Amino acid sequence: MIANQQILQPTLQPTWTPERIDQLKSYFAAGLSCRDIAVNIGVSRNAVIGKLSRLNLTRTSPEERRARRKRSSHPAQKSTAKQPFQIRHAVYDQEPDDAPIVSANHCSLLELSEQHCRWPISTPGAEDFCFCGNTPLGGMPYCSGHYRLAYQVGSRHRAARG
DNA sequence: CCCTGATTCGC
DNA sequence: GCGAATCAGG
Repeated sequence: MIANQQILQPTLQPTWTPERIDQLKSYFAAGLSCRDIAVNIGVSRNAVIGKLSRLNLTRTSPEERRARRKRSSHPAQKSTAKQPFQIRHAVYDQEPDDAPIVSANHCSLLELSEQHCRWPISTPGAEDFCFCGNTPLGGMPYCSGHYRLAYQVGSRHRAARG
């Protein structure tokens, strides 16, 4: 009689709690990428995208995507020949990644402007979460530190928040 | 080459 | 409903 289906944690919330959805919308409104939102909230990228799709918060219309898409019926799913997908090569020279980005001037979403870095600061409360607020680069919504994080140029690491 | 977005399917 | 897997494009 092993019928344990979801008897994992006693206090396991259904993932997308109102708090999380609030963050999701906030980050999405801030113009962050799905990967950024996912890493900030603490979920997978697909989870964010899936939730956005369910909430119909996708930037592109489903019809447009579908028009571009030509998925007929069965696109050779995970049945027989399964592709090795993208294998990430191991990094032998792991950088210390010492890039302490100091955000001394935090600002809220409403306070965001051209003079404030739009990097979200994830907080455990999520109610008073704010943004970096540093001086961004010329024409860039982020400061020099978060510029690298916002764009994947130079560094492949995207885990440092703050 | 890698990454991002969106859809589809299984649980 | 949620998330992994998958596909397609940049």
